[in-house]
Amino acid sequence: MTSVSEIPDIVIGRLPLYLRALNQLVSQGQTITSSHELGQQLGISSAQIRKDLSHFGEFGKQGTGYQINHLMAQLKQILQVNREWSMVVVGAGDLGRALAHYGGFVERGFRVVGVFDNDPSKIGTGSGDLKVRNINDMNDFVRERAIKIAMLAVPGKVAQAICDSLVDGGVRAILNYAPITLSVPENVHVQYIDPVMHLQRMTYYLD
Amino acid sequence: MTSVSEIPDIVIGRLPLYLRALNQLVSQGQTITSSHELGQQLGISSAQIRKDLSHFGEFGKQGTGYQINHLMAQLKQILQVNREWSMVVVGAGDLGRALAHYGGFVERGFRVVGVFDNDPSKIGTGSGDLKVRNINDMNDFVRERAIKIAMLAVPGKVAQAICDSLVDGGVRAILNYAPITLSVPENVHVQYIDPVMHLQRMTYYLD
DNA sequence: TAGATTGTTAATCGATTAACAATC
DNA sequence: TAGATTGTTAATCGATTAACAATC
Repeated sequence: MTSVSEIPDIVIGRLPLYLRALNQLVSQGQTITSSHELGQQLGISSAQIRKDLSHFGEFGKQGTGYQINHLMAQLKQILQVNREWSMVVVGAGDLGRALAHYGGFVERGFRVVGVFDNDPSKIGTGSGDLKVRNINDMNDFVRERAIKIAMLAVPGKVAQAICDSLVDGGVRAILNYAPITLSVPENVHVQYIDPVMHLQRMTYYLD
Repeated sequence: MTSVSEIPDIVIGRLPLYLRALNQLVSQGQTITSSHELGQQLGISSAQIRKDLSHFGEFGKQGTGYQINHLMAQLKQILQVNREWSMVVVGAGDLGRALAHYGGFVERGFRVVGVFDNDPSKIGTGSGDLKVRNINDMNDFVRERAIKIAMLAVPGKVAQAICDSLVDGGVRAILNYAPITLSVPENVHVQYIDPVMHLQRMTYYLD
């Protein structure tokens, strides 16, 4: 009966989309928008946007619309991204290194503070927070620093074992790039990024 | 009234998931499975799997289940991934290079045959198909080779312009890594991969 | 055969949309 | 004020699930 837990996951999933669209409007110099305009930009109905937002409060003004700054601040608070999150990257192959270097994370409040691998030829390469660490130190590292978010860029075969160790160390959110379904406790969240699945979804529609 | 166009997109989106799960079962040495087992592995109801498959035909046997090889072949045919697709990567930064080198694509029927950038210091680096080409040659390249799929790993500011050029050259499916909503004609498909959006969706659930 | 599992129908569930009073 | 847009209700739409006859 707690009101928070009743909000459909599909609604939560759209909030980051709204945030991104608002960002784009701000960068175009706008300060006010409407559910209609936002919907146009995203290919979503204005009614759906108003309905989604109404789960959390009243953020607009009749006749006027939404103050973009205000709405963004509210969405960030709801999603808990009005702060900086520390993350670790596991796997220092091409993908792991690209993730570690990707500037888009820190811009939007996510900082990579550790990179791990089990390959001795990789350990010690890089500099600063991105110097590759021994995977044997990973569990202690996330526990001591209370890190809650990890990105997995390792081969499928070892993904589950690494996942288990991360969860044991206190990690509660995993962004998984391995093409494998992970099994985790109920209070741990996993999101999957598998580019091949996106490609396969599109080839269906090609002649 | 064409039966193909009536299949919900949400169903198409689950087929690659089924394919991936079947792959995993094969690698464990299994040759037969059931909707129940598949559902267990994916966290989906067995009824949904049977319903989804029934849009395309009858692939199982009462009392027995599904011959994995047969079902995989059927799914690949439906998704049109029973062939090799050529793709281009646009953007040769960290992400673009990681995509170009990623072995998971060719393993699953997608081959990167061209990488493009506008930075003179990058053009000419790399070797073979992965030698970075001048972006000015991109439009001709995709047209001449009839390439239908592109992956976009460029800054948001230039993403739309590059997208337009790709579409003009005949590209019909775009996997977009830029955190920007692209506008494309109706017969062009876009899938978005924005890791930050996945992260933001998970932070909502963290304490 | 007895047990198991499919494909499909009908019922349920939940999400989206249309419409509008409230009001800026 | 007149016009515009919100937040919300009720209606519609579509997706998921339960159940079961068919049958391997």
